Amino acid sequence: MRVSAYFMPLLKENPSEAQIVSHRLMLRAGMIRQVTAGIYSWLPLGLKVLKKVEQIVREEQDHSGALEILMPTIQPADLWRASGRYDDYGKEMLRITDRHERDMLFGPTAEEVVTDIFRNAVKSYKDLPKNLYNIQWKFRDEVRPRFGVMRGREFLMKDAYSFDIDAAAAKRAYNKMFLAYLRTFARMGLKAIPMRADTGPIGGDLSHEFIILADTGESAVYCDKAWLETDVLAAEIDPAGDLEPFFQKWTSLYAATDEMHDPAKCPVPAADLVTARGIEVGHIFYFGTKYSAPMGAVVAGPNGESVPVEMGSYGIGVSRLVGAIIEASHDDKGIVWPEAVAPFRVGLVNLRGGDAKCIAASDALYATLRNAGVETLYDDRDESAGAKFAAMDLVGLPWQLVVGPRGVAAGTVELKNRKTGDREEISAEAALARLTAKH
RNA sequence: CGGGGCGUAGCUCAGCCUGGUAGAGCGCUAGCUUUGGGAGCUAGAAGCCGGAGGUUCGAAUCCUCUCGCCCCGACCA
Repeated sequence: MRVSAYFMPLLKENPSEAQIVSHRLMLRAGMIRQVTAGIYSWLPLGLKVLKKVEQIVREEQDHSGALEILMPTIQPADLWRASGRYDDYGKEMLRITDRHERDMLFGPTAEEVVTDIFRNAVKSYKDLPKNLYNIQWKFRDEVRPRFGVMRGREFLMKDAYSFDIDAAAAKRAYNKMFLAYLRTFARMGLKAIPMRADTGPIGGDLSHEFIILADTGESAVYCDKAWLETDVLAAEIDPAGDLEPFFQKWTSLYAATDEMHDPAKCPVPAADLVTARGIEVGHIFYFGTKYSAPMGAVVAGPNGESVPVEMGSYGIGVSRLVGAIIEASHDDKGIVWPEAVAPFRVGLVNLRGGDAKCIAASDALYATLRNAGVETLYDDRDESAGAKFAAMDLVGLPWQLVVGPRGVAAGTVELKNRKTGDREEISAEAALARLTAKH
């Protein structure tokens, strides 16, 4: 993509309303614009990242055996009356009345809708287990939205719902999601640590929060420092196999949120305990028959008896992750995108937008990169060199390929790694070989 | 939901206390000169001073009401 043809309104100064770094950088890099409190439009650059995050989430859900569906944003109040949550949910639920005076709502979550789908379609234990997920916009009318997309009122969430015949099967479903979550966040370059959590208003008896470490995180967390050296992607895991040993392994290391942590009872010696800030990016629950019983989601068991299904729900804040990734990966110049979610892999910079030789060399590199399928943002504007460097650092693409008069004369380009800052003056061929290599 | 702050040009802000023709920097447009880390000069365009009432000869400025946004706390993917 040529910058001259793109829509990427950069801001030189920090907008006054943005206080935390991810919010500032998302606004400055032209990823989002606020429409009203807690509600954002996603501009091309931001949308590209959002879709990459979404796709990784989708791939890992599919890999675990979950099935994608799409449920509506607007739901009828009657379903929530049936589960008993319509009155309980309070003002966080945005309530709407349609033209027929029917009570509707903008869904903050979808347990009721998915349970309704399930109960109407599944009648036998032979059709279990099932796990249905969707990636859809949710709305929670937070009293105080803040931190940009990290805590918006409208947000994109992946929510999955498992249905099983008994508690043992439900635990297997829980384990699948548990491991899928570890893989999902690791693929995005994040260190996400599962922490035993309160089940809160959703209820039930087993729950984990997935928290990534970032200096600007909203809550204090404590964990065994061994967590920082673990590589969850290294383990080859068959999601259809027995996952309990993996679950045991990954939950044996100490990790706790502020409210669950008791220094007096902490089993980890102080020297091995990491105290950090964290951002919650996922939350999984096993809650048994909390919804299936009141909503009549029952199946025939092996002996013909009616059994309410055992359920769990599993959420990932997809739009929040975009902000969280920036919180975890930035420097004083701007964003430092992990390769897997970077909006473009390479930023091609022509330092002399008005110079024929530089234009020819840059155009040729751009064409080669495009033909090789390398996502490239090509800054072809006639701006000063400093302005282009600053813009490219702000946007934070993993690689910068710089074409200037010096290099054109010498037959070289400069390849810069955004994360390390390392620069090399190498031939265009060598640079292309590097950028088109498998990664 | 308690406490606080702020609404003036696209962005960051001054002006308000003490009422008297609406300002700066950046950005934008045009031209010239520049060109390896947010260039310089010249000329321009750009505002219902968040909105509504009021006080006054006169309101960005004083008063009342209202809307919006942000921050701290309690709550949350």
